[in-house]
Amino acid sequence: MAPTIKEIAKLAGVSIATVSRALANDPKVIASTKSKIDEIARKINYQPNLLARNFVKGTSNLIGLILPHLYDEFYSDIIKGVEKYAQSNGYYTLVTSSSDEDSLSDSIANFTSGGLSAGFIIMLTSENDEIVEQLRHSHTPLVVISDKSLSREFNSITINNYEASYKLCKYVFSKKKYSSVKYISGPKSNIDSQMRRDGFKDACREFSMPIKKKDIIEGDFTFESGEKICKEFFYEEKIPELILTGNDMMALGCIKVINKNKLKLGEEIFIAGIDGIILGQMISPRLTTMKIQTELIGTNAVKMLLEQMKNNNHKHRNSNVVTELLKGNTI
Amino acid sequence: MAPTIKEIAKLAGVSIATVSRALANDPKVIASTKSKIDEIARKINYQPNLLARNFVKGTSNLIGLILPHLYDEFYSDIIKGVEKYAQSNGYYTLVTSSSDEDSLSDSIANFTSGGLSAGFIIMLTSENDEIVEQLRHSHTPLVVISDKSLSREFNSITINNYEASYKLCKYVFSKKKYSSVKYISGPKSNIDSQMRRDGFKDACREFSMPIKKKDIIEGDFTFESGEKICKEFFYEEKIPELILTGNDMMALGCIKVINKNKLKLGEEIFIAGIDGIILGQMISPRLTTMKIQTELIGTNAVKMLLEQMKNNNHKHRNSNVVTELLKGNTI
DNA sequence: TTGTAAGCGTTATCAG
DNA sequence: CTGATAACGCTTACAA
Repeated sequence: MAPTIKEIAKLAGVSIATVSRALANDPKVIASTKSKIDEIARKINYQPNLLARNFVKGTSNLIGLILPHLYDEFYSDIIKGVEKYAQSNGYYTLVTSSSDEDSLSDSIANFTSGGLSAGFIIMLTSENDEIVEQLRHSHTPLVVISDKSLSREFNSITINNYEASYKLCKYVFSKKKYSSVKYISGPKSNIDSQMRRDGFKDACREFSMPIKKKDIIEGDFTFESGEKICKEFFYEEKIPELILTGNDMMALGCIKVINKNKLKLGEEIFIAGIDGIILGQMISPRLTTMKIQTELIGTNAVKMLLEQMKNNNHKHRNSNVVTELLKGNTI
Repeated sequence: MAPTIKEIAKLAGVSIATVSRALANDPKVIASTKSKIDEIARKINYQPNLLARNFVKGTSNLIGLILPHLYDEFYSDIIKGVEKYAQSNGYYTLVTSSSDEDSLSDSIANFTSGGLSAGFIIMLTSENDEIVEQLRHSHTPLVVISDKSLSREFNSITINNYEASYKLCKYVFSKKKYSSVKYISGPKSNIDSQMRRDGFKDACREFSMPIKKKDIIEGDFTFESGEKICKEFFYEEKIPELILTGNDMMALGCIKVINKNKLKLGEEIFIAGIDGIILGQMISPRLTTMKIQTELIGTNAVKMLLEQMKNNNHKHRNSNVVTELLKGNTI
C-alpha cells in the first residue's frame, strides 16, 4: 500500500491534522514539527493521494480539452498550447475528441457535473443547440473556442474566419485580374467553413468578380479532397487561373495536381489557402495564406479559463485571435 | 449543488445503497425499484461524482500519456492513437509533455502513487536511469514506448530504429553506387537517433561504403537544422551525391536547399529520410523514406495497457512496431 | 431484495 | 500551535 498521512502521523507521533497542515505549508505549524514531518514523508516516499485530495476539495487538478478531431496540425497545435500553459500552472490536460454527439455530450457531463475537470475548453465547429444548451447549464468554468455567435454567452476565443478570408481575398484580388476563379470550400455544416466562404463571396462582390454557384465546390478540409477536386478541374473544364481554398490542406492537395500537370505556380496558375500551417511554408513556392495563431488559441484559452477559475466572476470575456497574411509565392 | 445519490434515495424512498446498486446495474435490484430510480435520476439530471467514485474505487478512468514533446506530427499521431482507443474503452487521456526531468518525475509520481491515472504510457527517448528506477517502483500499470533495451523490464512498444534505418539504407545503396554520402543525424543524446545512425553505419560497412567521421553531421531533428546543414554542403565542399537523414523533417529542410540550388532530385542528387510523415509524401518528388506506423504505436500501447490492467499478470510483453519502406522518387 | 454502516485519504472546523 | 472529528459521495461487506 502507498503510505498515507496516517502513517506519517504515527511515525512522527502527531495527529493526521498536523501532518496535513505541515505538508500544506500551513504557517501555524511550528518549524521543528514541520521539518520532522517533511523528513519522514521524504523517507517513506510519501505521495499525496490526488484522488482523495481532489474529492475532498470538490475539484481537480485537471483541465479538460474537447476538440472536434485530433487530425491535423491545427488541433495538435491547440493541444500543445493548452498543455504547456496548463502544466506551468500546475494542471494536467485531459484531451478528448468528440467523434459523435453522444460522446461529446458525455464528455461534457463528466467534465462538469462529474467533477472530473476543474474547468474545460471546448471547440465547436458546427451549430449544435443541444450542446450549447448543455453548456449553459454547466457550473464548471469553461471557455468556448468558436465562431463569434457564442461570445456573449460564454468566455470565448473566437477566430474571425470571415475577416481572415475577406482580407486574404482582397489581397489576392488586388494583385491582378484573374480570368477565372474556383473556390473549394470546407464542409457546409462547418461554421468556420461557412464564414470563410462568405468572406470570399463578399470580397468577390467588392471586386466585381462574377461568381457562379458551380464555381464553389465543397470539399472536406483534407488534402485528398483538394487533390480530387482539383483533378476534376483539369479533366472536365477550362483550367481556372485562380484557385482559393477553405484551408491550407486542400490547397496543398491542389498544388500536388498542379505540379503533376507542370503548370507554373504563381505564374500560370495561382492559389491561396488559409490556416498558415507549416507545411504550406515549407514547400516551394511558399503558399500564400492567412496564418491563424493556433498555439496562441490554446494558450489564451487556458489563460482565460484559469482567470475565470480564480475570480469566479460572471462577465463573459472574448478574445479574438490575430491572423496574419503570409505572402507566399503562389499568388 | 449537483444532485447526489442521497437525493435520489430520498425521492425514491430507498437507501443510498440501493440507489448505488441500481445505477451500477446490479442484478440483485428488482426491476421495479431500478426503473423508479433510473427515472428519478434522469429527471433530476443526476451525474455521478467521478471524483468520489474514483476515490473510493482507488483508481481512475484516466490513462496518462507522457511524451517528450508535443511538437511534430509524430507525437500528435501518438496522441490520436491513444485517445481514440482509450475513449472507445471508456477512458480519458491525460496528456503531458516533460520539458525537464523534474516535471517528468513529478508527472510519474502523480500518475502512479498519486493515483491520478489507472495506468499510463510513457515514451522515453533518452537514457535516464533515475526515471527508469522510478518506473521500476511503480505499482501502476504502465507501458513504455522506447528503445529495445527496456523491453525486458516493462511492457513495451519498441520501434526498431536500427532495423528501419538499416533496411532503408540497404535499399538505397542497392539502387546505385554513389560517389559521396553525407549523413545528418538527430541529437546524439537521443537513443532513436543513435540507433538510426548505427543502422546507417552498418549498412555502409556491408556495402563497402567508406564513411569518415566528418560525413556524419549532428542535427536536431528540425526542418531548420536540415536546411542549415545542407546549406553548408553547398557552400564549403563538394556537393554530396547522396544525403541520408535521421528523420524526414531534416530531409525536407535539405530538399528546400536543393530545390533552391536547382539540382534535380532523384537524378543529380539523392536523398532519403525516415519516419514517413505525410509532408514527405505530399511534395513532388515524393520522399523515399521508412514509414513508422505512429498512430499504431499509440493504439497498441493502450491495448497492451488495458490488458495489463485487466489481467494484472506480471510477465512483460513487447510489441514491435512495423515499419514500411516508402519508395519515393528522391532515390 | 434491501438497509445499515464502515471506510477510502484528505481537508477543514472547532476546541483546547 | 495541535488534536479530535466531521465531512466529502460513493461502494461494498454484512445483516436483515
